[in-house]
Amino acid sequence: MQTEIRKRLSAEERQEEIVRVAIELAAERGVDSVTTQDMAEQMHVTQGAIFRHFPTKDDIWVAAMQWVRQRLMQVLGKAAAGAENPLDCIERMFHAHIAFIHKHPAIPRLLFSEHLHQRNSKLKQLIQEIMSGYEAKIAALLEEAKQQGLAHTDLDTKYAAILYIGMIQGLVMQASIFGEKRLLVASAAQVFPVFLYGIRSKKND
Amino acid sequence: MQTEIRKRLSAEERQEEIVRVAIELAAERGVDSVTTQDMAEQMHVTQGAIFRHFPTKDDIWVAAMQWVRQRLMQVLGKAAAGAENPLDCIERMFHAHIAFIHKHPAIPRLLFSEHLHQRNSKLKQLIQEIMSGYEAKIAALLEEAKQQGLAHTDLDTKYAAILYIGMIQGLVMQASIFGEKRLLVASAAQVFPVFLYGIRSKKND
DNA sequence: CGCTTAAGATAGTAATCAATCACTATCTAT
DNA sequence: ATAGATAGTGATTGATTACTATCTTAAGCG
Repeated sequence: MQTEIRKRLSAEERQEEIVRVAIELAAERGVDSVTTQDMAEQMHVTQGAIFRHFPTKDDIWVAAMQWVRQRLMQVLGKAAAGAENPLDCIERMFHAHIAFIHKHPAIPRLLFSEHLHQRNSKLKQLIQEIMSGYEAKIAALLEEAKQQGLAHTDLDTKYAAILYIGMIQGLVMQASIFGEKRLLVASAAQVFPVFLYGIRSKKND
Repeated sequence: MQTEIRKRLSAEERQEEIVRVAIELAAERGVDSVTTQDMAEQMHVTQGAIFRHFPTKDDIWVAAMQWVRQRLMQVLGKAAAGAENPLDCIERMFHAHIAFIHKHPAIPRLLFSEHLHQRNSKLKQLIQEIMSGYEAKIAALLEEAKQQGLAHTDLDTKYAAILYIGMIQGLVMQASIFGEKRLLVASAAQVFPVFLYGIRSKKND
């Protein structure tokens, strides 16, 4: 006689658990190879139960991405809080961002999932929003830095911001491809100064 | 009466066609959603016929990536040939690389395919080789530039090379996510100077 | 021409997976 | 206590898919 301890959760609790489990599994195996069956097994529930809480599987990934966004914004906000100046702010946000991705291996998986790059995907739209906002924020900080004489005057802030985001994405991709052979956090720490050097004002050096 | 014009190709020709068709379809729909059935239809052959020429579907993608590598190396070599100095060489290679990716939309799709990010994938190994070699080449050119006084003396050439590759990957990812809203070639042309500014020697400015 | 061989056709198989749905167990409010 | 609400079950379905065994026929060669 196997006494299955089955708890009956509220819809809200179960939804959160589904998202949490989906992210957990995606971190190990990649988004596209996580099935609803896998999720169900992980939380000791039947596969059909999943669809009481999400109309489609895709909606689970959208919810996962929303969770990531909410947490990322929190982390970036905290990092920005202690900054002394705009360039310091960017540097703190950069390292906080890298540390966050390092802590959540599901993020690269979400970024590289086919869903994201498909047409008309909700995920794609969500990422577009996140990236656009982020880019604008970085560009604004660079503009500030310029006005304070911290960045050189002929800096193209918009494309410097694109380079900033590209740097993060490139580092994440290389870490994903090289695996343990190239540590994300360590590489990031070495690459950032190269980026920063191209931004900084050279007058006072 | 349907007069099907069916030509019987040699194994070599058919293999090449399979790879070509696979790349074509991947460009439109993404690697992971291209089925062997799709390929077969595209070349007016039954699905089973594919497996006379490739033992597994994965091997088709490996062959596709090898084709890409071969072509990319050719393009980069040609770009490097006309360079006046190491920095100019990097710049020419950069634009040639971006143009090449722009010409072959399947490349981003290959980069973002789940296969690539899976454990022990042949594709992954292949990309690792390509990237390692590329990075070494860029680092060597930067080292040369340093010795010629074109790059500043405290440049960390290894991590500048990583930034260079990351810049390309980031630009590709952003172009993929933003679609037509952000043109790859145009963005790349604007971002490169920001990168270059951080590399160049400032003495003679 | 006739023979060989290899490309391709035909017709599968087994597995996977998202989604559905009728039904049941459990919780909650009255 | 009981009725309504709802989380979860269990079984199934239909579509998809990589891959295969066997048969057919076109191409190339002596």
